[in-house]
Amino acid sequence: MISHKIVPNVSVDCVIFGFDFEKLNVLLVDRELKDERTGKVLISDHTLTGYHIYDDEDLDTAAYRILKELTGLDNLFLEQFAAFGQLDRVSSEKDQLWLKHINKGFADRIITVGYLALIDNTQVTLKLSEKNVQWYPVNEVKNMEMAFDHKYIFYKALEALQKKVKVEPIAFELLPDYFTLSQLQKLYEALLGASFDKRNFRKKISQMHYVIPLKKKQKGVPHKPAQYYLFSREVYEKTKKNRISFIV
Amino acid sequence: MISHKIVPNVSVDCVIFGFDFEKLNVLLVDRELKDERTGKVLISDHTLTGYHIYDDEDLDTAAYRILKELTGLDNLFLEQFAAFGQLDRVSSEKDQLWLKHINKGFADRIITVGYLALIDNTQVTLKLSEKNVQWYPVNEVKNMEMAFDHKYIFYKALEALQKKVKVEPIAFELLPDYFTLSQLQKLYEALLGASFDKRNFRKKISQMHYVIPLKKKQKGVPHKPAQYYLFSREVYEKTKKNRISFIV
DNA sequence: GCAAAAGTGTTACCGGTACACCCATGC
DNA sequence: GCATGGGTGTACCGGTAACACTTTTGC
Repeated sequence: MISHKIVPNVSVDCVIFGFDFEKLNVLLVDRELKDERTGKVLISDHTLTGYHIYDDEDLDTAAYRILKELTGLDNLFLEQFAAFGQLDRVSSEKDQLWLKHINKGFADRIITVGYLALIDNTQVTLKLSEKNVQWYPVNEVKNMEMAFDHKYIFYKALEALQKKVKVEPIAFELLPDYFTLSQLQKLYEALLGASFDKRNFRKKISQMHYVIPLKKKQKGVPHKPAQYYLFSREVYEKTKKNRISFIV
Repeated sequence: MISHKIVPNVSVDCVIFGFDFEKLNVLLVDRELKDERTGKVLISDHTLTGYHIYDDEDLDTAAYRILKELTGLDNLFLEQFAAFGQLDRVSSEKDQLWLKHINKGFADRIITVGYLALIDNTQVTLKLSEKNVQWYPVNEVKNMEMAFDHKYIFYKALEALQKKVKVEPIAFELLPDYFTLSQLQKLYEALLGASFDKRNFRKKISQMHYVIPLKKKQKGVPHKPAQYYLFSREVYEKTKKNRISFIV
């Protein structure tokens, strides 16, 4: 393996969202530091999944690399949403302690580029078992202790996601290839913190010709089995209309 | 004056848009390099207005600084829109020549954070006369020679602006404090590359209660004088409704 | 047969679009 | 008085919102 040189002042951090058919989740790293002699826990909190970029890779490439290392998946939805460079983003006491501990000689002025990733939660959960990484419900993040400015970055990512989901068909990235309309509705409700009328929701979806009903139906459920649907990006790209008007 | 240390791998670039009541413009630096002996022009093109960040300033602060140095104005609309870190963004032959010439010892791997700035064009034009900086119509950029990846960054900024203007009341940042509805309409048409029906446009605006008619009217124009209007951010913030629905 | 979620239609209202003429001013 | 842009109303259409019952399955 080639050893890479890192770019000292730049990192990427990925905010990875997942959906388990019930609620929206985020993938976080459990960070723990114990005193070597006493065993006393000095730090116990959470970080986003990020790392420095190498001097021979693009920002996007770095983000994909981190994601691949973590989940084993590629071809995920991944998109930059902001850069963060506050002077004090790494300067809290515990974060300084941590940086000293890992001792990789990172600069103390680090600009990080935030990436938003969307994953079908159910696919990934298994592969995480060995790493100190797990899904946490988005709603619980507010009560969690987090490293650096990662809580701030997380909320900016959530904001960006909520904004984007209203005007682009990216919600589908959080669902498996086949899904039911109820699952889709639950997802939109979880994303937007709203609730929709079932009939109106379905009417709306039926106008999106890129959400295509399959022959397949649910099996083994103790109620009327639901129809499965498929999202076709191809049909979406072909049929999307350019809105020229504005709403403010 | 204190001498600052720069962060070697990070810069900001501002894409500054202005509107002259006719068309959308962008503020660009004229870059020229002549051979010292022969006087032959080696480089003659344009750059965005950007610079490295100092190690004691935030990204936003750096962008404000650059803007202030250039236009003499602060309190401008300024917002990050993306970060750029392609490996080859600085590696073209003429850009290498240029970097060697200015010889500031910059790293050759530079990640830049793009900022979008909106200015009332008419206010600024005067102050630029001494600098090698001027307004260029947005429509002409496609035919212009530009440094580094600045053309790419410019188009990304334009895209971001067009997207944003559809859902947030930022167009007003490009107009003076008082403006007529025709000016506003022309602005939206220039921004979105569309044209609107006058009556429908005015109906739409009249529903935006944060666009407030003044007592003042135009004077000295050879036609019926137009009413002046004012944008009130305060009223906007108070009355804006949170759209919970989605359109894709 | 009962619990649980799937699926389906109608009406009322509002915002968007299309369209043509008179008005106030400077010269 | 004429050229120039300012300003106004109405009719149709399509999308959004509110609302309740029947269907299919597993147990």
